[in-house]
Amino acid sequence: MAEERGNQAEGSEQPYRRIAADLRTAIEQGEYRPGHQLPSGSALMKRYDVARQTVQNAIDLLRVEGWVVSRPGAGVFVRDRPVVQRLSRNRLSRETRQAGRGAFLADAEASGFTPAVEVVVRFEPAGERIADALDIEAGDEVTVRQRIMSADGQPVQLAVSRLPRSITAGTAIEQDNPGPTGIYGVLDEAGHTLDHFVESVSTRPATQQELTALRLAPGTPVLAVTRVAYDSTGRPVEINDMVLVGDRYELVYEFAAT
Amino acid sequence: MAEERGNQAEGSEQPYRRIAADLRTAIEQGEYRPGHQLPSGSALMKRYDVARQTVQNAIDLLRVEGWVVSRPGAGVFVRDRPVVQRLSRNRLSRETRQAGRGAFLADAEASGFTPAVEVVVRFEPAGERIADALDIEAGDEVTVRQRIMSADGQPVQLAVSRLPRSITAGTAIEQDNPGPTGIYGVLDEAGHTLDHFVESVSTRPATQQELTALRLAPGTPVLAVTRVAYDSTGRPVEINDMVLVGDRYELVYEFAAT
DNA sequence: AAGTGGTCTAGACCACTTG
DNA sequence: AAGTGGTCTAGACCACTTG
Repeated sequence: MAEERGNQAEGSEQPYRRIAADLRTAIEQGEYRPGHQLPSGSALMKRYDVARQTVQNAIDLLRVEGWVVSRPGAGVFVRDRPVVQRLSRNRLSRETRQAGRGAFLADAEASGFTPAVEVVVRFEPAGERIADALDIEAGDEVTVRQRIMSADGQPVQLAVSRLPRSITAGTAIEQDNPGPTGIYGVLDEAGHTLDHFVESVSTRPATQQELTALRLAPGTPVLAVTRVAYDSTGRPVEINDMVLVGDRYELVYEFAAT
Repeated sequence: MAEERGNQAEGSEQPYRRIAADLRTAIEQGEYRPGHQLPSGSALMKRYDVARQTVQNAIDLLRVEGWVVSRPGAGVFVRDRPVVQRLSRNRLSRETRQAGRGAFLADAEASGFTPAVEVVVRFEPAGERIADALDIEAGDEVTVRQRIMSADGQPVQLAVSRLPRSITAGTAIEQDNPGPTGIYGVLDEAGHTLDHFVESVSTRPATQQELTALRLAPGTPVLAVTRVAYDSTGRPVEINDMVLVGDRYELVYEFAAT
């Protein structure tokens, strides 16, 4: 049937934890290098004299810890640490904007990868959170610019930007392509010169939708960044909800010790 | 033996994914509320006519997605969304510092929980990363202040602060308690008036050590924040590596659109 | 064709919590 | 004492990748 030694549930350390610890140590010490393959499930079953599920549990643990990725049919591989993008937020300056490039495209060029951006524009009534942030009434119409940014074909960032339609009406912001100065340039021309930004940064596991859109494994952490832009009258003109793949980004903020 | 219907590996959707999706939907729709218990493993086995392991796989998925927590022996519970701390970074002003409170204690008071801080001070030679950041030679001695911050008994933050020993020698920074003005106050008195900070924010799954120190489940994302403090001569005087439990913190930065 | 990771079944046992 | 989540075994089959 299905025992022979039953199990122990917690003698000293569970078998799967010990196997994971062994592999983790081997990776840390460079025995298995980034991109290289771990021993196969069958090999590990023999080496440790355990059942398939026990090996699987060990691999699952290493996966949520971010050490390995699985390619079914091929093997389990030590994760290639992707190139991290350092995003200097304070550099979101008017000069850069007027130079006429979206921040993402500019960063892409600097980092040497091929960028792509998909845009969808739509209109919707503001929900409570959006209305609060933009200082409008819930139900007021907002322009929604939804973007997926890719680097070398791999989606790395989602951004949903919302602006009061009372501001965007009749401007290129309501088109897929807002023109060479980007939406901040258009806002500037429309008399809404930007004054400052407030960004909130948090982290959480990616949702189902984000996993699909960004082609990630369950449990991958994302950075959730919400940026509100204020014009020189102190009026909030945009709220941008961004989701960044955790291991691809580092955000850098510089601020005075007043 | 062990088949009877074999399985299908991918007919349309794996059983465990379907079970997880059902439970996720039920949680989203408020059928199971935060803090409340999900149906037991046995109940789910009967309801879906599946093996124990299949139910376990579904629960494991919901756990890495952050929907539930398990308490072995008791049950699986919808996660209580903890109170999120909004940390306004730019408020790390000299006035606050001179008012004589660590940022953590001040935040704790504002949020109404009971704070506790454990400190260990030690000395070590600077590694390459630290030497680079502090503009000293690798091997030069640094003062290390290692802290664990707790809120209502639950550890929520780790911080390892390193300063050149050439700066801290003979000051209270080398003691567990640096006095009422905190280490920034002591630096000020020692002629190193702070000018600005640079913070890098990234996210990743917690490491083994962090899981233990912060009492977290595997795969929980953390915010890794590295802050470098510069004095008025432009000299870096401190590098502080902080690890914040992901779902407890939100970092807020405000900056000018220059 | 051979090998791989992933999923599944049926059954077992453990430490733990709950009433 | 009864119930719970977690882990384990032994064996099966699947879709997929690799040479």
